[in-house]
Amino acid sequence: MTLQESLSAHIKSAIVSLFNVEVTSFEFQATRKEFAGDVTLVVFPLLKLLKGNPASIGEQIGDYLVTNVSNVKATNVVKGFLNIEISDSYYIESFDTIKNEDTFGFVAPSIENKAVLVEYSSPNTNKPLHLGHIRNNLLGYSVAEILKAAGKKVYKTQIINDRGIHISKSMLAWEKFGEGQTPESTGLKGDKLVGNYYVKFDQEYKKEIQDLISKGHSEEDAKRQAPMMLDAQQMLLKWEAGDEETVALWEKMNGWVYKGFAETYDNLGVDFDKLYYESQTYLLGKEFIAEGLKTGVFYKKEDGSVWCDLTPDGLDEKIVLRSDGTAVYMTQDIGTAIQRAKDFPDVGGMVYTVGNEQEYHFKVLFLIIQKLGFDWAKNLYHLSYGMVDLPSGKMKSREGTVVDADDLIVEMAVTAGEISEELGKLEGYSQNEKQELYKSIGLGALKYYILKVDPRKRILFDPKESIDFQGNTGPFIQYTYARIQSILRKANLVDAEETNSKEFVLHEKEKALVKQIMLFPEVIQNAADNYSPALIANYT
RNA sequence: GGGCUCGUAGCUCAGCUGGAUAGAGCACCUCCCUUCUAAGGAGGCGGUCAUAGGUUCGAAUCCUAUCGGGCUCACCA
Repeated sequence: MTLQESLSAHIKSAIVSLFNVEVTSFEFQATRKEFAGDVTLVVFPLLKLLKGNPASIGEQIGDYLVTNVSNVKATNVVKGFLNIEISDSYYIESFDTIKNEDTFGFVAPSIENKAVLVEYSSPNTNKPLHLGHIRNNLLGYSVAEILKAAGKKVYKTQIINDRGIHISKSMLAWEKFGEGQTPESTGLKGDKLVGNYYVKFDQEYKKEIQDLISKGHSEEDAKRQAPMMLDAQQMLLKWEAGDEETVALWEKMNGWVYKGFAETYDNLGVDFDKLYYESQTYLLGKEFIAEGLKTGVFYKKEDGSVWCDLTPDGLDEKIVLRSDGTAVYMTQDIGTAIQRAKDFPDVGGMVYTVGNEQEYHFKVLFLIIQKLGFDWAKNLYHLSYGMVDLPSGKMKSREGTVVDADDLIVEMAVTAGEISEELGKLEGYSQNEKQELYKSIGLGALKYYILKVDPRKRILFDPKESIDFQGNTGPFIQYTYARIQSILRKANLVDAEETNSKEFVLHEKEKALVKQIMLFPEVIQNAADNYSPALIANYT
């Protein structure tokens, strides 16, 4: 039982015995530091049920608590706030419990909890991961871990967009200009190599457009007729037809990219339980369109295209199958979601970590899946997040203003190293130990910098500031952790060697943090709930 | 134009299921390294919580409108 629960129970009986009224829930908050006390009961909400003046009600409850509850040392009332001072023995006892509990803060997994599938990252395979993917990965991975800590079984997944015109462009450029280059021959990471050819495609394509325009074509026309573009489209058709040579090239280049991605994920510290590939899912979904047509979820227009009418739900009509019978994005996503539910029968909800530009798409997707009648459909959640901006503006891959994920991770570690060297903190450490440390400090700084801002908001990524190690930063938390470890180490030594144990003084912030965690353990649960599909059910 | 979303200190952000004098860090100013790691600590300066109404005993928080930024409304993905 948490302190809050036991206080609630006592306050409840206090009110029964004082006013003969049954109140079931109370509002607590951490006591502001300028007042004496640890937890504060807000009396105002009680006024609806109890008549009287808040201060006197507070005083009466306070007196009751002091005389009847051993953990309550003292109370005081300021206006409608009953400040409660908790006895030191409570802290010492609970600290003792926490110390011996290695799963403190974690909810034990339970079989009744349905599993949650968390999708994140889901990159295209034509270019390397960048800062935007880092935000995506950190959010998705964190939410997965929070859900785990809240006792849920979690499957981490992603769908790799491995087919389509984008990869055809890289393939074409490599074929034309690559001269057989490989990651081995160039020493480049595979995703970087493939990304270079994507850029090469764009350059050559632009040249062709200029050329055509100078020959009198309109810009629009030139874009459509440029040989590079026609060739890329041709290549996509060949791929779809299963042309052996094309498929072999596609497999080879995607293989390079996967190796590169794996390295980046490893450096970032994220992982996946199951991977989905668009090349295997892009044809899924049509059967459910047929199904939905029968049940009246969808309807067919004269030209043969299939639509879902969402106007009763305040949205538009949405196409789910082209007039030529081929799938659109929505079709695939419907199919993939259902496929996943089949692959993981214990899944009761899914979280999609995808940028906020796709909010409308997911709103529609979730609604359609609900209409199709799947029971897990009400627990679908789009973990939407804002863009990452640079001080110079938006990141644009074509303009080369993208912050590369690998480069950034390295740069953070290098800076961590420079600062550490300058401060002379690491004398006596081996070269390897130092590198390890720089990596974890740099990465910690990056992760905290990204995760501390509300996912909905755009992030202004200032490289200089992200590497700042003072104040509200990852390294500060790491530093505090190191200090706590040091205290525990020395406390143990002191215990063993002398009876007169030394007194260690926590700083105000550390005290506040410890109190917060001890008194309000539900913050962890709340964090989980905020991203949990369960909450979204009421939300929509 | 419709929908969604953001606007809090000079800067970057917390706080938003309504509760005490709106909090941190950065920057700026004053102190503190024979006391657990100074990547730190103690304190100071700095706010019309975009604006205007409304609901309430009480509003940064809820509602409405307005202004400003972003996203989105494809037989693209």
